[in-house]
Amino acid sequence: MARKTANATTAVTGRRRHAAAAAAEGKVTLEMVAAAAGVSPSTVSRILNGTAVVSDDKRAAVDEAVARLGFVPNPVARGLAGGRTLSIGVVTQAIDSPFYGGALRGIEEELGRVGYSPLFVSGHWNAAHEARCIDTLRSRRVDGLIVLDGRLGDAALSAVAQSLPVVVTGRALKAPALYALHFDNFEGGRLATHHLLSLGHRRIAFITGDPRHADSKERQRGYRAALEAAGLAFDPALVVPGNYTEDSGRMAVERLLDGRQAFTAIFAANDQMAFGAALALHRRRLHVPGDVSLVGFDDLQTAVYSIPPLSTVHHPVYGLGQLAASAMLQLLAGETPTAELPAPRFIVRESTRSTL
Amino acid sequence: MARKTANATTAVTGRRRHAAAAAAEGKVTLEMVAAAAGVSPSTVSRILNGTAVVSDDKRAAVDEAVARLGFVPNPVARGLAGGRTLSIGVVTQAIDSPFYGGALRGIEEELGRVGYSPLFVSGHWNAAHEARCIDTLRSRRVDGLIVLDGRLGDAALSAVAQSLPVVVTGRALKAPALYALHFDNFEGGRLATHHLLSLGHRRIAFITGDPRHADSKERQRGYRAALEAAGLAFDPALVVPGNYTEDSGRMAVERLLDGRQAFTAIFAANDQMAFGAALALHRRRLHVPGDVSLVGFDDLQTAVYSIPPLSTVHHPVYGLGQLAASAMLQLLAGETPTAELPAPRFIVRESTRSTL
DNA sequence: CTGAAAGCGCTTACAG
DNA sequence: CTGAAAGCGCTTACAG
Repeated sequence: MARKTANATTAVTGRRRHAAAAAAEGKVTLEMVAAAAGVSPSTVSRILNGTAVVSDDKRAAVDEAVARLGFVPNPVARGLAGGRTLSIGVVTQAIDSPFYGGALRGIEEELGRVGYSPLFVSGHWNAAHEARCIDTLRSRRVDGLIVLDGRLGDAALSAVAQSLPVVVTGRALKAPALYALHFDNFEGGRLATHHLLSLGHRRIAFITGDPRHADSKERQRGYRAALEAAGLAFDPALVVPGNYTEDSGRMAVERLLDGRQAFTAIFAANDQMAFGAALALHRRRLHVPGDVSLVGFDDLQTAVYSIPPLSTVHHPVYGLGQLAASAMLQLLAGETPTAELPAPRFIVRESTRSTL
Repeated sequence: MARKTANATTAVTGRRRHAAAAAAEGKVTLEMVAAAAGVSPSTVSRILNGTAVVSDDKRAAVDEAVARLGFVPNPVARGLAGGRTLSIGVVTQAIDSPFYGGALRGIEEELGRVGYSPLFVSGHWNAAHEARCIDTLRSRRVDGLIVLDGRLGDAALSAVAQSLPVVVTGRALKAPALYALHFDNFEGGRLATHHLLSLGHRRIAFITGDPRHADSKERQRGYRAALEAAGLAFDPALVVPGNYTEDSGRMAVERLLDGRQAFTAIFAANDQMAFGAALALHRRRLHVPGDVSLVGFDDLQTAVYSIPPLSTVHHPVYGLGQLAASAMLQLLAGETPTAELPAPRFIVRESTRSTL
């Protein structure tokens, strides 16, 4: 039926449509280009893929035919025949994550530049679900896999990399055909804490992230390292658990306040928890930064417009997306990626104040 | 080469891997299932697709073989042969849009339920770029197209629908094989304004959205209608232009303040502008809602955690995504979708106060 | 109800 | 350097 419909459409409007429109609907095939250029389909394919040396005149004839007919190779057929689909599977935890959004955009743009398309799936912070997503992606014959902060174990991921190039973020992992892009969360945590210390704060509460996250532990280590470097004792009573959601940030502050802990500043392990913390403080009539200084981590787009604008550690998610995509492209080209993420920077805005 | 590698892998590890893993890598083909079940590939295909009546015993044999081998049909081959790829193109304006994120999630979940995958692309608020995205999507043989608030003209979209089922949001459009899902922005605008009026506000400023957006104009009409229903004259001096970004909201308020307009409340045509407005007010030492009441539109996830939590019109984006996806599925099944979006609701939080 | 065969649009050994 | 041919894994008229 699909075939019949297609023919009918062509019969009715075929002559009047120009090449570009026809190509968009995939009517122009490589075979037609070959016929128009007077060469075999094999030759057209080889020219298109740069797969072999071809005489100049044939190349010229083919180039001309491609342009005139507006030929666009069909990625589906390409995928079946050659095993390359020009698509890259991207597993993120939630397609609407405020944190990863920028990374997805970076991936989309970098990949699009060379004709690749991302296939986004959401793992929902669940290893089993993530494994299923990866299966789906493989069945769709993606050429590679980018895993943003996946929940799958290192071993499972390395196994996947045996048959598919993989780029991962959020973990340090070495394996063939796998490239890990790691952000220095320890340094970021240190920086945030150091900023508060430099302002004279001594009682700095820390709201932890999801303990299953490697990031979370590193940020906390940074917090502790900064404290100790300043000669302050680490006080467990100032550390309250969170799970990276706004609500957990709000509850953490309530717990802190209800526990009558003395503190003049709060370092939340991510911006979302900092927003929740800010709301809790607001509800208790505590002013940021007048009464309490507050810093976050990530530098979400919304951090600039929170009230007051949040001082935080900049996490270059957009750049991370771009780098992940270009590392993947390098892997696909048989090269060894070397790109590294830039070092963390602390962004001073309006949520902190000196104790003096 | 791809072929050789695959064989090598099979030779080395073939026997030890169980069916599920093998299927994930696409090693099990329909032909193998046919052989195992003692029927022809055609029959397997027909059973899988429910394309014809098949005797019970063959069906049982095939079902068993499919389960035992862990067969998963290859969508790529399916796409080439049958014209169905089980994938739906989704054009959004930005993959990381805080507004559309929820819709993307709704689409992903609803589609995933029946084995379809979304292919997300970003149109970047540009008709030409959007057209190119649609071409890419077609060359990838998507079975249908969901266009979230596209910038392409109605005529172009209807043309696309001649060869591909289309679901659009954000516009009222009738065409064959095209379904438009429309949110009542007029009513939403009316509701928001009415809330402010019911609190006693009489001088209500309005920050407009992007004028090229149909939504924007409807929300403004709602504002005006509510004013007039309350017997108040529409005052153009209270209407300031914005473009749906936070920054435009901030600047709008500055303009209002610098113009020395008297007002006690602000209705921003979306939440993002309301956040910008809140920041501008905060900078001018004006308190929300003490000095100025503020309402937004959309009910972004972040509205709950803004300070103070923003009263706003709930726009059911997640449900919109779900409905768009299921309408697409219905279109694909030859049915006529009838789903409608729920009516707007106003959510009272903490950013408004009575003038009494 | 079911099979053999052709075809979807490419790619890639295999032979010149 | 270039073609003819087989094949990727399915689907679907076409014949029983």
